Amino acid sequence: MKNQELAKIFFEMANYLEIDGVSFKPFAYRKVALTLDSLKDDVGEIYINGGIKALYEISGVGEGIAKGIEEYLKTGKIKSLEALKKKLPFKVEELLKVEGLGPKKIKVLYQKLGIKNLKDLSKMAKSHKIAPLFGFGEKTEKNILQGLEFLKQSKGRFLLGDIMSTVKEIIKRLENRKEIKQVSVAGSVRRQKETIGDIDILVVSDKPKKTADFFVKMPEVEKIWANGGTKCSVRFKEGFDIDLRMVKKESFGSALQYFTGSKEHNIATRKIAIEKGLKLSEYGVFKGKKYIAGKTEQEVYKAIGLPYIEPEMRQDDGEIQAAIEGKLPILVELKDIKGNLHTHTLDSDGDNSLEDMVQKAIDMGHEYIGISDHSKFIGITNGLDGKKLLKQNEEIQKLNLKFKEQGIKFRILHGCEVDILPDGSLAIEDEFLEKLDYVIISIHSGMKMKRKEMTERIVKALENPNVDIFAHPTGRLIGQRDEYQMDFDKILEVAKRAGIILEINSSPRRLDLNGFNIRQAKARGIKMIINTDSHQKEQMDLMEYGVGQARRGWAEKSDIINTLPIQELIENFKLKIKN
DNA sequence: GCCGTTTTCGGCCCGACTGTTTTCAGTCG
Repeated sequence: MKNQELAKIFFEMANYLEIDGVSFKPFAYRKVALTLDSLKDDVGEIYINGGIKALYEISGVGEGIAKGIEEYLKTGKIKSLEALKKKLPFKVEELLKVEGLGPKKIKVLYQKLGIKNLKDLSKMAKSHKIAPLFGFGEKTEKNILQGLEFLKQSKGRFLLGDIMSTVKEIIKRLENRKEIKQVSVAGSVRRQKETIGDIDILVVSDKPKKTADFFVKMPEVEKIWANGGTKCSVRFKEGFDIDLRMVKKESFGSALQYFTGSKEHNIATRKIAIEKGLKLSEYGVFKGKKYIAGKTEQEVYKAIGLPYIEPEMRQDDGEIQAAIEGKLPILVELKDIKGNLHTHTLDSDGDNSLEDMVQKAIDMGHEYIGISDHSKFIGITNGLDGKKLLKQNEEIQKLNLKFKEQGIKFRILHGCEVDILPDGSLAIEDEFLEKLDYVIISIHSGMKMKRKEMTERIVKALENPNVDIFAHPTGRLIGQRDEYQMDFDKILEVAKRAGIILEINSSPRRLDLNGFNIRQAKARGIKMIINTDSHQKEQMDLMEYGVGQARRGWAEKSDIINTLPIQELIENFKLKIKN
């Protein structure tokens, strides 16, 4: 798949052109890079099958870019980009990541001080060579040093799951203040993006000055970036930035729409407004100078002729078109979830007992839980073998019987997370698997296999008739490990044919399948399940992140099998309850 | 460089804050 490679190249191209002072072309290159990044079909194959003409069919591709794609596919590089790199021989991607540095400053730093990379930048800032430059100054130099330190410590982005408790806490504090009338989180947190650059919060306040004072003086604040009449920005000791925007009541909806983004979605909605002779900004929808809407997001979308679009879908990758055609999906919600089929107990590597896990599920209001401890296999200490599985089954049935006698409507299902061995066979014999309510398979070893072998390995496992669910199917760990090399289309095809349910793993560092994969699976009519893969009872609360990811993948209630009550779960799917 | 039920040429989203200036460019979202 050359799509991502090409996307990266066009992003790079856009950045170099911008620094070179070229206007508008960067916009075109960025647009096509975004399109390619989420394009389902392989550009390489499109070109092989239809030649250069077929490339024109891709949105944002015209003569110049089509030739660029062709050149890259044939030679592995693009001459015009190489020329730009020669002319501007510095690492634009890494320098742009420094807070406060943009194209113009980077160019000056190169021309005056020969700065080519982060190392040069750090050296020059530390020896105070930057402050005397025209247009720079003491504060700019200090900010560059802090920006460098931030990059070093955090690599710039945080997992959604790592910052969410802070977000909830701050929102609660703001809600409790008398002068504050409305509060909402915005930005990538609201869109449930898996990694977060910074946190955006929006408020309507009767006393903005008082609110700003409170905000910048919170005990966790390490540095104040900005403190203006409508915007405050601070760095928290935990390492991330939080922006607070204070807006007027009549602009809350338009501001929320605007600050929720994504940037691409905003550009698209503003264009739609222009087409209708309107202007959309964070202050509202305007006809000439006359304010038409802005109090709520619903009102804003309505004013520009669109139905409400859920934040998780706002990526400008088809949601606008779907909205225009009245084909927006009704996204699955956390409250639709009735159970969780991927959990671990003390019987393998979990931290809590079977009873504790069950109690937590009951407390959450779930109707059922599936216990799925690891199979015995190298790399996983304390896994179950066939015999131990049978023993665990007895305990589960005892508990189920107890619930029945006490009239408690709750059901424990018995499964197992069985390892897919390198040859595609499973770590537990079929005679034991047959006795389980359901079987989850997953990979925990041999993750660096070649694409062809890995695909064959997974296909073989999926074709085992005892298998129901394929867990964390791509194997990625966000910011740590890439997906397995495999033919994902082929996996989807086999999963569809074999009636396999694909997992959306809620663990914030996995979120696997991701939104893009989920859309692919949904398009093929494959059913999915949102599981937490809990190793502690508290981790069952991670379900909200899995649901968030499912929503990013346009999943509806009907796509997700653990929205079904227990009887329908049994009746409608391959999952057959054997006990 | 791309694109068009206002255009094959002339547009390409819009506004706030900071730090540098001395009226504004650069950056950010």
